[in-house]
Amino acid sequence: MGNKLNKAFFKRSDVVQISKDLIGKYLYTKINDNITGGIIVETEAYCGSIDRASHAYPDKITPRTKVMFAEGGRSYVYLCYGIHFLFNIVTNVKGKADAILIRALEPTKGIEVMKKRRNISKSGYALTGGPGKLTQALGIDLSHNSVSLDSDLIWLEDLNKIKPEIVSGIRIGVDYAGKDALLPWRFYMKDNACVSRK
DNA sequence: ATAAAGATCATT
DNA sequence: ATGATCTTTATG
Repeated sequence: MGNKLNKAFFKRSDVVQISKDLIGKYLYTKINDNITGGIIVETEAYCGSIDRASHAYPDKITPRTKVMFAEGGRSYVYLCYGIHFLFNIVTNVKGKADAILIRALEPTKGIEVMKKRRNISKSGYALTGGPGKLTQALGIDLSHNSVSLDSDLIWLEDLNKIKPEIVSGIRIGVDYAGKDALLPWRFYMKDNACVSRK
């Protein structure tokens, strides 16, 4: 058992800093009594007030974005391209619509269960090396939107095992965001094989 | 009421 | 490169 990340970790105001801090932390789900998870190796920061790439820009409250305005420490899950569920972590205090997209994991726990969910025989990059892949592997769908990350359903841990070297770059798939598409708000663990879009 | 776009992935 | 596939949002 490691240190579960608490609300204070997610309530901090700097979503970019939290995105970096998440690299090397562990993300778990317990669904149908199966614990599955892995090491976070890639994240992207989204800031609802100033960032055109955010669904909540410019502080726009809709049925979908409502959860991003909640207090940090909840999930934001949505359907992307009609096919994939993407998992985000809401950060900052109530009223500030910041969120972090979890883009890739290095699988460590419940690997056989995750392979079955994805209907593949390989682990590593093929299993959780992308934002749509990892939600399928972890069993996350729309029913897991707005879940508290204090819960026993989805949570994060700091096992203090990893001192990652972190690389930053431009976010993926946000060309529509104009100049904000150039913000270096994607972070990943250097040389990790599970990072998406190698 | 309708249309357009989309924080992706697997296959060709 | 392309197709799959469907919710969300604004009416482009």
